[in-house]
Amino acid sequence: MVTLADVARLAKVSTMTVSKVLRGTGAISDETKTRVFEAADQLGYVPNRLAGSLSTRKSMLVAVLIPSIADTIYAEIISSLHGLLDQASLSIFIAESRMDPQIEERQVQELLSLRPAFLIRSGGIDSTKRTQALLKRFKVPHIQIWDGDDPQGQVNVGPSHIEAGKLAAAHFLGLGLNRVAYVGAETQLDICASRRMESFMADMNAAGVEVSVITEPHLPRQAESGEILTRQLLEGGLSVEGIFYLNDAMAIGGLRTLLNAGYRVPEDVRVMGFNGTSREQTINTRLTTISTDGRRLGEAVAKAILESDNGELAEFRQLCPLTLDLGNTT
Amino acid sequence: MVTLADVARLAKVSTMTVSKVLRGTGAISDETKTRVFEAADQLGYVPNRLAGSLSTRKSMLVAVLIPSIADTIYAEIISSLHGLLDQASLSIFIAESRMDPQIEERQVQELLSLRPAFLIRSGGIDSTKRTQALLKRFKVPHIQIWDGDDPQGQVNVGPSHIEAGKLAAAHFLGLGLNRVAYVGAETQLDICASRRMESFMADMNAAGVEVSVITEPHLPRQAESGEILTRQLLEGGLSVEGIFYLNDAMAIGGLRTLLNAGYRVPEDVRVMGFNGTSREQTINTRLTTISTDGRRLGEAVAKAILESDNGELAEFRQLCPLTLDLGNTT
DNA sequence: TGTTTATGTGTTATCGATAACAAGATAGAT
DNA sequence: ATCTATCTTGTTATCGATAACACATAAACA
Repeated sequence: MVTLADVARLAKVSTMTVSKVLRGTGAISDETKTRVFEAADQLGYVPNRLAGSLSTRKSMLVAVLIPSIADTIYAEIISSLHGLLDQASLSIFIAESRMDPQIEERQVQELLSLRPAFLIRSGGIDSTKRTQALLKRFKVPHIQIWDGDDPQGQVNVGPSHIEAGKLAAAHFLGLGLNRVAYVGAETQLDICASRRMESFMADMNAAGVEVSVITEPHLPRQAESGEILTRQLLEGGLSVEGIFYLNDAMAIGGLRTLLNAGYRVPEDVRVMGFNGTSREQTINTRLTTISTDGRRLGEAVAKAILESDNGELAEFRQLCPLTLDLGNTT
Repeated sequence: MVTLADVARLAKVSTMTVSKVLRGTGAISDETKTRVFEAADQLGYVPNRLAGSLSTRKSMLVAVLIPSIADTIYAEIISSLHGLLDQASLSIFIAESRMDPQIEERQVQELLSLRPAFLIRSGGIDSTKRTQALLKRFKVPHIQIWDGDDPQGQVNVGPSHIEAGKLAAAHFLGLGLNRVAYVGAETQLDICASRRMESFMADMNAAGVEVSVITEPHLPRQAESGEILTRQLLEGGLSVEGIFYLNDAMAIGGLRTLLNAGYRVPEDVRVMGFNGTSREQTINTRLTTISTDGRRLGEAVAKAILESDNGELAEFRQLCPLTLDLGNTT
């Protein structure tokens, strides 16, 4: 492995000089500079940032902790983040919490052991006491995303899920629906989804509309679960005029079940999702959904990081706008 | 920041003893062990793995370099990888090459500067000479994914895109089509897609069927591009009986355009995609596509890593099976 | 000529951990 | 009682870089 010392030896200078040349700090004569550059190039030297970070006590690492990378909305956020942070040579490393506080605790430890310069964490899960204590003690600049309703960390960027539930309710009420359902999964873990459900129910109830809740704590938030739960709903003999699903994937599954069972959408039942992740993938049936722009969210986070003063984040909260994407299912 | 020394001080032992206790190496009396554990716990000590890695000269980092995290197929691979590597306390950090050799070169440098234990890299792009030289010089255990046709690195896991093209051709030929088109984007960068196209064309041509190629080097591989290029195809007055798209997203866009223009699918035109990323998201129109299982691919890679002998990968190649997912668009 | 001021370059200590070895304490063997 | 073996703990050097400072050398000024 090529080290600074190897380059120094070849260029016949000290390691310190090489270090200065390669980072562009200090005053170095042009002649030495070229000698050093040539030596580094010839040896294919790539600095060891682990050592560098240890020495300077600043890391170039940005830790990202989210429920799942396979969830399109988070993948979008990370992708946009990476594009922007890359300019500053910040590296991103990721971990999945799967919405589980215990797993989250372990992941936070793993992430902190790399001494990241920033920790980006998806909110909306009920972190353990130890997790909270760790985060407080380490006082890593902490950015919470996704949960705009319960700001934590110096920076918070995300949509209000309470607002999302209200939007859904307003939409259904505007259509004059009288009997509706909410279909979800992994209920006790996902606080954001709970908030959507609760504010949806509250507003519906306030207007005199009852909401049937169909949830199953252990099903994943996928299309298949949407199918299963919707089948349950139909078998239960409940006839509803509208269904608000936890997310787009489940809504798609629900749609499949409804259409297969001979229901017409939206004539017989209206269907609404959340997140807008199906937008790109649908053809004639365009799901009505409520969404927020993941790439824009990523940009806001990147901005906060890039504008941080020597690693110190300025306090910043931003509620990401939600839009009701009208499809043809409501 | 709490260090080993802090823990040692509180437990009234040397740093070495603390290090041994926390890693479970060496012979330590039970009494000291509990004292150390208590001290560590009380201080909320989290080891600094940067320092640890520097000292042991082994890192716990796995670098992943892919075209885009927002591309569902890669997100799936990473998610499955993370789940398995986590057991071994291996951290994953990611970088996007956007299919650009120059960007890839820069990303490889960034990644190598973190001295990863393994480098997982998506093949199918034409790496620069410097990139290749770097990878060779560093001799990081190198795993190539996604491109099964041109194995590089000690481990190679991915589908054969030549085979995919052949599958597509066989399917269209089996349907008796006589005039078909291939629609793609970013052509000169994506070698895997090129291979699919070329083997598709070769087999079609061999059977006497001509293939119209509609591509645009600078369009992204999205639904919208599928719309644009399909519109171009229609405006060109070309009447084809089948279209093979670069991926599912573009095929979906193409489907939208075709249906809007009054074409019936599959009666007038057959449509086929690649990757299967739309499967979860479609409702009545189920796209015929060719796919490989991303999670399984991730598992194979994780297995190779976990079974590596002290960081040394055993040579291993695996062609991931491709399946033709018959929908109702062909 | 002697002193100051730039301008380059090198020394030393340090970051937080671990490897390798050294050493003190205790117990058992002779 | 002496010696060796075992068990436990501590010392020192090191990983690859950088911060802070020290030291040459040459130019600039009185």
